[in-house]
Amino acid sequence: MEPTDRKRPTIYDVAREAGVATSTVSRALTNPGRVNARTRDRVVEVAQQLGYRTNPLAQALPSGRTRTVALLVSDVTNPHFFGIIRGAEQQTRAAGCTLILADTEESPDLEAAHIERLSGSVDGFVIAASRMSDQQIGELTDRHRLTLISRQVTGVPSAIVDHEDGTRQIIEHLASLGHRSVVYAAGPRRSWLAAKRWHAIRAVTRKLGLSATRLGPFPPAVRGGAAAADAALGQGATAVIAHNDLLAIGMLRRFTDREVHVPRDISVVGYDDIFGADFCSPPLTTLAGQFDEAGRLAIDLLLGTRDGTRPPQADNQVVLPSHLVVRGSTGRAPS
Amino acid sequence: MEPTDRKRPTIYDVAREAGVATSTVSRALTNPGRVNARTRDRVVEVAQQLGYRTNPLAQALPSGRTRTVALLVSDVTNPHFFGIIRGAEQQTRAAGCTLILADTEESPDLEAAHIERLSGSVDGFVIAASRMSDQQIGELTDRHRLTLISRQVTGVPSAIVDHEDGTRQIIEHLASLGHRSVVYAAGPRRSWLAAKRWHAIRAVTRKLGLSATRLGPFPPAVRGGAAAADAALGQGATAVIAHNDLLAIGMLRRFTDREVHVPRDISVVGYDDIFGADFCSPPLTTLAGQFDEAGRLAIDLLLGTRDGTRPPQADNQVVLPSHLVVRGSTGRAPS
DNA sequence: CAAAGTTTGGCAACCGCTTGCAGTCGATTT
DNA sequence: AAATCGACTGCAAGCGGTTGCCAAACTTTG
Repeated sequence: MEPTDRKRPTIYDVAREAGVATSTVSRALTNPGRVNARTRDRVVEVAQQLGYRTNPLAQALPSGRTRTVALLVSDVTNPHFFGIIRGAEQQTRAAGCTLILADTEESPDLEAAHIERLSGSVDGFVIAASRMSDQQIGELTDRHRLTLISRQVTGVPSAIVDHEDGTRQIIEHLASLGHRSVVYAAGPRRSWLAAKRWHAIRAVTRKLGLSATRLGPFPPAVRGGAAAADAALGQGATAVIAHNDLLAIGMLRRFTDREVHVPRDISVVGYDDIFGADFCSPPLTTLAGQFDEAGRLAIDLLLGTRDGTRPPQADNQVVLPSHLVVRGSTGRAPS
Repeated sequence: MEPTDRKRPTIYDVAREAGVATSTVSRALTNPGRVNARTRDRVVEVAQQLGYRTNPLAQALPSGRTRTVALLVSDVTNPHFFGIIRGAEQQTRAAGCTLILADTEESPDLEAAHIERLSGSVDGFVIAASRMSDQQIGELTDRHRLTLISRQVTGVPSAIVDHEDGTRQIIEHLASLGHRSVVYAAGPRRSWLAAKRWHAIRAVTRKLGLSATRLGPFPPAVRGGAAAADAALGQGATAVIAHNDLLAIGMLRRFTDREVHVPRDISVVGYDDIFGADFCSPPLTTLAGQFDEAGRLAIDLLLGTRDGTRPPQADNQVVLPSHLVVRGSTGRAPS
């Protein structure tokens, strides 16, 4: 006894029962203005009573609209993406659509493969922290609806959390604590964010007369922290900005193991304010942003369902504000 | 200039180009044995060179197989589900299928609604930590393919992490540290796991001659920790077992705020060994299980793609082993 | 009251792929 | 050499909706 769906009623059943043509049923259900109110009511009632549910596949085939969108993230287990996933999920649901989740494992090829595979079964893609090149993304945009999170490419809609102003906040915070130089523990070579963050760090430090050094790249995960921490100590750093909170937390652990005291001996700052940043030891000073909002926005941009309350940005590239959350991992520079 | 997919080649294009009927193309591509090797090679070659990609929707419509499965989790932002999501994602991909992710927000109604909505666009459902009643689940099984994670219902395939043996490990650990009584900070009333865990705690404590008290229910999230911690202190507990790590971490924070020292004054144990359990303060003693494996297994069970290496369990209810990870949050009972 | 203009609703052709059925043709059996 | 048999492959009918086009019915207008 295979547990298969029983025969579900189709528009044919509804049409027969209501004494109209299938086209009328179809219109009554999807294009209410096109059919007489009385007929429509009857159709709707019959449909209701038969327990009719429109078959999304059959609907998608001729219309081409699948009411489904795909979200590609570079690592589903990275807490950074939780907010994004949740926001995207909520907004997708709110739009009456369905979310497909795919893990790209930090690989541009896998990103492309997923898009290729899903093309045709989704109306569009949201890519978070894409590892593809600007050119690749540009080419994809010609053939698919596409929006980006934490990445900007000319001509492609996107939602990012402000990294320039955020980095300024970080550096000023460190400068005010007396730090004269900072070390950046960089993320993956492919990472657009890593490049941007380093760029911003350089710009701000220069303006404030601090010096900046880049180390890495390191894998943006807790396991990358040990090497990053050791490298930072090797530099004699007093303050280190990690590419993200995972890396920062990994560094904190390494410092603890090596009996380097944070923040007395060295200050640590992360990006993203992920789950755990507030209860690691010491709690992490980090740049927070509304990533769930970024997820929601990316879906809105993709589906064209943005509410009018938000002023339209040029080129549909939305920049969300960020703010520094100061916790225990930063302190006065050692003298 | 709408960025829409260009006209993709169809089997008609391939058929014309290869000089065969569409049915032959279809068979050559999906049912290789049914067609002559030479013809097949030519079809495949033409398809390849035209860049033909089968349209999954059109394929699913007549066949009924969507090659898509849905994963329902009660809270996408709960790190506990990361492993499950990742495992399910991997295995789905390995089977050449696509994963749809839905958040049920701890609501049985939303679970049912999602299933209703997705029915027809997926081949089956995996429900993690379902909040539905046994009866509801039983009824759904009649109409849909369905497997469960962290939940057992007679006649429904499932993958769970051993809670009975795991709970025994927890209690024995506490007993060996001199604790004579334990408090269980319970999860949601609807949670099957919460009931099972309490049941196991009772059974084991009784056998070892300890006493056990249940408090709660508490929301299984960090924010539930404060109330749980206060309640535990009110009981004069020396050891508390939290429903899950989130709750445990929330309790740890509350104890810190109230200057109750863990583990000197009170020991805390969690379940799941989530991200963060190893770097909270103090690091959390918790019951670990292979949840990614549970995710993979649930997909295998659903799709019938289980490799033969694992001996078949009765009723397809797989129980994965669990093991206690002892960290800093448990210690000798105060005298 | 006829002519012209609106609605309504039915017909039928797809959307791209699967599959039961039947016809073709060379090979094997008797 | 005729009959039988398989292996292939093509035909065509769906799968469950959508939608352009057209005719019928109903309104409005002169």
